[in-house]
Amino acid sequence: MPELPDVELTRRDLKRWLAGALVTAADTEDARLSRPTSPRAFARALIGRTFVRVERRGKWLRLDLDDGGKVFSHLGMTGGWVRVAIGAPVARFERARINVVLRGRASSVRYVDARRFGRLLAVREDIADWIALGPDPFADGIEMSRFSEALARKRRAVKEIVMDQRVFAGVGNILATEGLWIARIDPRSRGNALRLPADARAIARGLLRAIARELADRKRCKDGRADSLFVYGRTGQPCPRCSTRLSSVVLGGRTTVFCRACQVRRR
DNA sequence: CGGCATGTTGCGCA
DNA sequence: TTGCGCAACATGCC
Repeated sequence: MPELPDVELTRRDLKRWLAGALVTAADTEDARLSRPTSPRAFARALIGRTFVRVERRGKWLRLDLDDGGKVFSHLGMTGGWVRVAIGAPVARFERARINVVLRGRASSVRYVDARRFGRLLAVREDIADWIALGPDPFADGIEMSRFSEALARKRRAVKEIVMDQRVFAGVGNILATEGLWIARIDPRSRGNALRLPADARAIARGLLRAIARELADRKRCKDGRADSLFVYGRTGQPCPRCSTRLSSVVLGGRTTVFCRACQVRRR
């Protein structure tokens, strides 16, 4: 499910389903999901309240309640929200449910998450994870001087820098891999070895294009990844640009696909 | 059966 | 104090 584009589409769904809706029932029995708060706190905070808006920063969602309460949702690796009829059977991997009434119509909004790496918290204040997030490239755009400085300052691989949620909120393994391929920059290049600001600009453009492309693609085919990715998951296949066999390395513990021939490595 | 997975966190060590 | 590498989390799927 979850990188910036998926989470943005989820935000739009939740906004349609929940903004202005009154909560009639709320449940989760999954303590893992709601840590460090409790499942009981979740129900108590929601029932009788009305959602006023649905925000997103990076991969985090925040649902604001009319009494100032906030519900934070992170989809982890396999999380997602679905809407079903009230009384519909428990969805596969269902971990939480919120029943609502919106403009006289009742529905049930459910959180599903096979691996349970996601989070679902009902709190009164913004959580530290949310506050620590850097700019969201889709919502806020990319401030070039800031990005360029962040790159120049670090000697880690550019792929790891770009995936740091304090640098860009919402960029994950797929977007970083695709964005760097579009930018023609080798993901192993160290930040402080890049040619700035030219490389920073190329990477920023690459990331924005990767986000726009994923967004359009995911909108088209709701489930299952359409085959729109240039290189992610295609190790050994020909590079779509120059036909060289795509390579892969592990950076920051994550598989990274790239083209040795047309992505330039700065040293 | 083995290996891999879109994310985050915490630990040990340099 | 900072940074890095890696295992762990829990489960599905190929």
